[in-house]
Amino acid sequence: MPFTSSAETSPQTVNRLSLYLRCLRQLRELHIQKVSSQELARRFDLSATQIRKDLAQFGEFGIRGVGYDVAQLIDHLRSLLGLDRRHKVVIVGIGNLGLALAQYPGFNSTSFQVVAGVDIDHDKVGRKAGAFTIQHAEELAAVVRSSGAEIGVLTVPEAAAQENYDGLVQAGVRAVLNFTRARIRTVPEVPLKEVDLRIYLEETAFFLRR
Amino acid sequence: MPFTSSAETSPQTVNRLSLYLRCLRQLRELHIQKVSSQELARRFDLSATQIRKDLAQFGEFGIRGVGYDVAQLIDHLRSLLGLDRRHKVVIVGIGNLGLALAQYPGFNSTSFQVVAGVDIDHDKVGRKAGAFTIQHAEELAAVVRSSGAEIGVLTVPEAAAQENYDGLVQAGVRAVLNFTRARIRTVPEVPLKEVDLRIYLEETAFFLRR
DNA sequence: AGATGTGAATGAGTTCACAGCT
DNA sequence: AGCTGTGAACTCATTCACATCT
Repeated sequence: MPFTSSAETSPQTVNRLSLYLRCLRQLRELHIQKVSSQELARRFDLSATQIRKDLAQFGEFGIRGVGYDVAQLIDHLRSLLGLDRRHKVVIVGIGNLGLALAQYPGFNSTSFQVVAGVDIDHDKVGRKAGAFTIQHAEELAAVVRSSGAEIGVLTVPEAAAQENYDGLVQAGVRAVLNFTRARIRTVPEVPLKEVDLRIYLEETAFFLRR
Repeated sequence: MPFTSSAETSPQTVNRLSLYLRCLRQLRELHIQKVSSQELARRFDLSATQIRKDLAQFGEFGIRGVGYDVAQLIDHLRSLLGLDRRHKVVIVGIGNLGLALAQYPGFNSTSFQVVAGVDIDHDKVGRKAGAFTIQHAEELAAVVRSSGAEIGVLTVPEAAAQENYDGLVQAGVRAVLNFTRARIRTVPEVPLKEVDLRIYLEETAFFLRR
């Protein structure tokens, strides 16, 4: 089955592909060129079968009797995950969190770059944050157009989240990451990914009940 | 089956309980006192059956023919999730992200409070961040002991993550949130919850392949 | 009547076990 | 011999359908 070109890939699988990529990068740094699914599983505490299943649904990347070529598999995964080109990111709301994300290494890598940021606070407009100059939220549509941002990041107060998602949709971004606790009504063309940091504490707290 | 007191509750279920809590809080703000599983499902795009299944495994919280009492169910969920007391949090590494989290509303609520933060940079020691004064990383054990922190948050550079997890274990915290991309070897008594912000962008990018 | 709580049925996701290739 | 790729078996999670209670 050569390239099931994405009939349906579960979010969990995408998660794991991203994880495999991380592991493979570590191996490459150790100058390891070939790796079997078992070796990968042993080193990073994963399931060998699942690795093979996950990969096999997109093509035959391995060599029987040998394993996988690390560099080659990294390329395949980068391509599968859409990481073989750089995605431009715009941050809406430059508070503490927005500022942190603007400078976060993971948001400024080969595959991602924060190219713009807006805020409603006139005092912030014109200041540098990360690699860009903060612009006013009213300019959002123009900012997205001129910067070519594809992904919007919401780090505004909860009450302003819906209107800013709508604004990002209007402005033409293709996906949104939501760091607020607001539950947002979305349109299917612009998927929303929730990142509620508080939930991580709540899940942790569950294991702390005495 | 009254109170299966946690034989095994899947992380996914815990996730949803946390989500239900969030929805119920919204209803309470609208002064809604009773709600049925269907109503809840309709409003927040959830599954009514699943809500009932999830709740039923911990007791009989509803009234047949009527529904659930919003305020009462909030209390039950808070108790189930261990949110009925305040958990103290210590942040290790006060960079941009550590600083943002120290002041993040979700980390300073009824159930959580950032009570301390440490960094290895002597210039930062003594400065205020959120509600606490930054202390030196060498003092971690003493800081944890005197502040009574139960949850550690790792916002250090990737290379320092393992040693700081170990330090937090030594210092006596009961769980750790890891915001770095390092893969950390853990001990079972101190569970580690991964929060890799880059993964959210990668998952988003998957839906942007043309 | 109307909603919960739950066994039974279905579906999704994971693991097993091995055929097939190098 | 050794490892991938994959149908079959299995496990876990969700949904259905209804008995049960207010």
